Amino acid sequence: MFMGEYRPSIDEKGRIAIPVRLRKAFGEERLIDTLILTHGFDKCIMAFREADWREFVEGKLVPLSQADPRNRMRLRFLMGGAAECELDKQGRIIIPQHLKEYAEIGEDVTILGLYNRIEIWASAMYARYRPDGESMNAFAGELGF
Amino acid sequence: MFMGEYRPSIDEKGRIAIPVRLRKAFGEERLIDTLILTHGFDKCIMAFREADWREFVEGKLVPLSQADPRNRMRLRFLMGGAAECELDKQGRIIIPQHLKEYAEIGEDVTILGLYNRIEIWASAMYARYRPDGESMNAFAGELGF
DNA sequence: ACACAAATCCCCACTTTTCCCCACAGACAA
DNA sequence: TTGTCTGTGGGGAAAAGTGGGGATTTGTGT
Repeated sequence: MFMGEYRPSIDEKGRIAIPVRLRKAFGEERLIDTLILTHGFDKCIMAFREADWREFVEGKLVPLSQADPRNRMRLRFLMGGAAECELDKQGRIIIPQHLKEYAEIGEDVTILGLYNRIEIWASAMYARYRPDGESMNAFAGELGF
Repeated sequence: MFMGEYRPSIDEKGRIAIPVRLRKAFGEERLIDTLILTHGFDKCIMAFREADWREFVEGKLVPLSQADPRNRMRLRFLMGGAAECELDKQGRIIIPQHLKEYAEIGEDVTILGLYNRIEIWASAMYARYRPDGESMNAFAGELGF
């Protein structure tokens, strides 16, 4: 499963190296070499493995009736915003321009591993969203700690 | 499957290059060389592969009772507005005049890949329709994120 | 039927983008 | 140190996108 927080750099060509820890997250033997990137639900970019993405699309997105305008917008948001990114031989991806703009990606990025998905944030943006310990107190109760 | 957002240009002859990523969306080996264009449900143009279009027409459109005036209008909108467009040797199409007017296509276009269909928007028009992350939050809940 | 204009499409050339490949730097362990 | 593993930077080839000349086809009017 995907876990952890990473701060890789973006080089002049706009490439971001995906940490090996994440590429190995589903088995040492075969490194992940393709990710599907799309709009995230806050100002970030979500990324999935191919198989998970396909399952998500066909399970959740395709069944949505396109007669409902809201569903059309949802499909545009998630499918229209998506991009299949192959990692190069050094394990880097190039983020499409429209997603960089959406997440306001600049120099510094923060990558989060979140079980079955990855999130890519502009570090400055994540600093604003990042949960602090105080606000987690209530949640701790819900969890039964 | 079709996915992603692209912003090709329209040249002086009115030609639009269909991105190779979309042409390869159903298999590297066989590039798509024909698209069926018709009116979209918002102010855009929809495009299908030949096979999907045929399936849509025979599955959804033909069964509509022509006794109902609304169904006659729907058939005119979708079938009457349709055009079979062959891509030229460089992978470009020319959009029929009536569809360009309908979608208010000008200089800049945005193309979306949406699983089994493509949408072609005037970029300015799509900028107004484009969903933002905030309005998707409710949807995130429905999806179980 | 013929001339002319307009539209269509093939082909070539140029620019931009993408990606493969090599090299190197830093971290860590043997 | 010497090795490997990971992340970083950049040259250069190939692919994709863009623009326009010019031949062929289509349609229109005389």
